[in-house]
Amino acid sequence: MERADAARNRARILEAAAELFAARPPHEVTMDDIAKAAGVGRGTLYRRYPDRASIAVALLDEHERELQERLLRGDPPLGPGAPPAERLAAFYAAMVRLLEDHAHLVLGSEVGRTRFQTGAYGFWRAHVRSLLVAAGTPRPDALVDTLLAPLAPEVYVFQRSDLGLGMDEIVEALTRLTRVL
Amino acid sequence: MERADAARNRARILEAAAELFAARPPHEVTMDDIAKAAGVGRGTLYRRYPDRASIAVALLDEHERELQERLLRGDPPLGPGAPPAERLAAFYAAMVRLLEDHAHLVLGSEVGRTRFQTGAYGFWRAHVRSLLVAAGTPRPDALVDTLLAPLAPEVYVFQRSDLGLGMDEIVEALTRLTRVL
DNA sequence: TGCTTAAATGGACAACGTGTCCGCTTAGTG
DNA sequence: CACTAAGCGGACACGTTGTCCATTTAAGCA
Repeated sequence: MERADAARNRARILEAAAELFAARPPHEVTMDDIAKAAGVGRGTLYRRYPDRASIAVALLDEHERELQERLLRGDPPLGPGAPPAERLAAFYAAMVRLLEDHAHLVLGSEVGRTRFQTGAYGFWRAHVRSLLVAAGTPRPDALVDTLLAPLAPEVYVFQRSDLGLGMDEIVEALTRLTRVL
Repeated sequence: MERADAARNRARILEAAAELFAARPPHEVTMDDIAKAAGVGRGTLYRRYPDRASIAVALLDEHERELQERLLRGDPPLGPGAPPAERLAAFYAAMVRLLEDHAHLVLGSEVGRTRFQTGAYGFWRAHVRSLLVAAGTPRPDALVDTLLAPLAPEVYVFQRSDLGLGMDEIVEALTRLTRVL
């Protein structure tokens, strides 16, 4: 039972933050900017979102949920039914799509160590781990994060912007990783 | 021709910074802390090192140089002479060693996008790329950063500290990646 | 509708870190 | 010893952060 004004402000904040994050690099957007753009006071903003990261996480949430749904119950090769290696390749392709569309948001959600502590990372981790297990790969725990590492947003942005690689080239390189299964 | 007092202060700064970085997380160490610990003024500190990252880079420099030297002119399998896949595995093992000893410093050198812009990353990149070329791997450029991604310090710290994996387990997982050659 | 209450608001405020600036000091040179 | 330019260091101004609390407002109830 969230109060009406609270719900309205939450929506305003997310909308304003999305625009600001799209317009300029995340670390140039201050909490004050977001509060001003949303037309709310600092206190109101901090009440819900203690830092930029939590705002970006909230914004990403729906997109991630959708992919998670397709991983669990979608059609093969993304969903259940296909061989593990193919499912991993499909997962890589889908994640690249997600990064392409929302890399700026992911970068806004405070890159670095915190990435591993989000619920989303836990989900990707569990998914890939289950694929490794299904493929009969020994000692999956050591390998999971190794296979997930190239999906770090910084890596993607570097490959895409600084190196000028295309999405397809990146997906192709990731696909080659599935040989380790 | 660096003045004697300048050289003395540079040494003091690096020594103090090394201690502080070892004692607590990098982002809790302020430039002011370093200046105070080194017994120099803010201006003196900023004259040489405009931010924490540049200090950490300077601290890492010697360790990285040593490994770079061994890659270029050391004994196989790290140095020239061994098959590319074995050299890559040896490189992984050596990097894990470096991370184990100095991860806190690497983390101090401002994690994230900047990592890719350091000279050191360029060196690792060129090395791995040459191994891919030597192995006859097609389209090496897309694959290099994919193979380098699991060596991001955040990933290593997560595997080592949060997951409790051992060095050998991580090295073993990385070694499995060399199959893509 | 009017009353009550607890949640929600927003802006002022203190604390902190950053980076710069400039008068003073000191090393190096002839 | 004197001169000069490089080096020094701390004060300062600025921007950001996170908290606090007096005021407002939504929602439930008589």
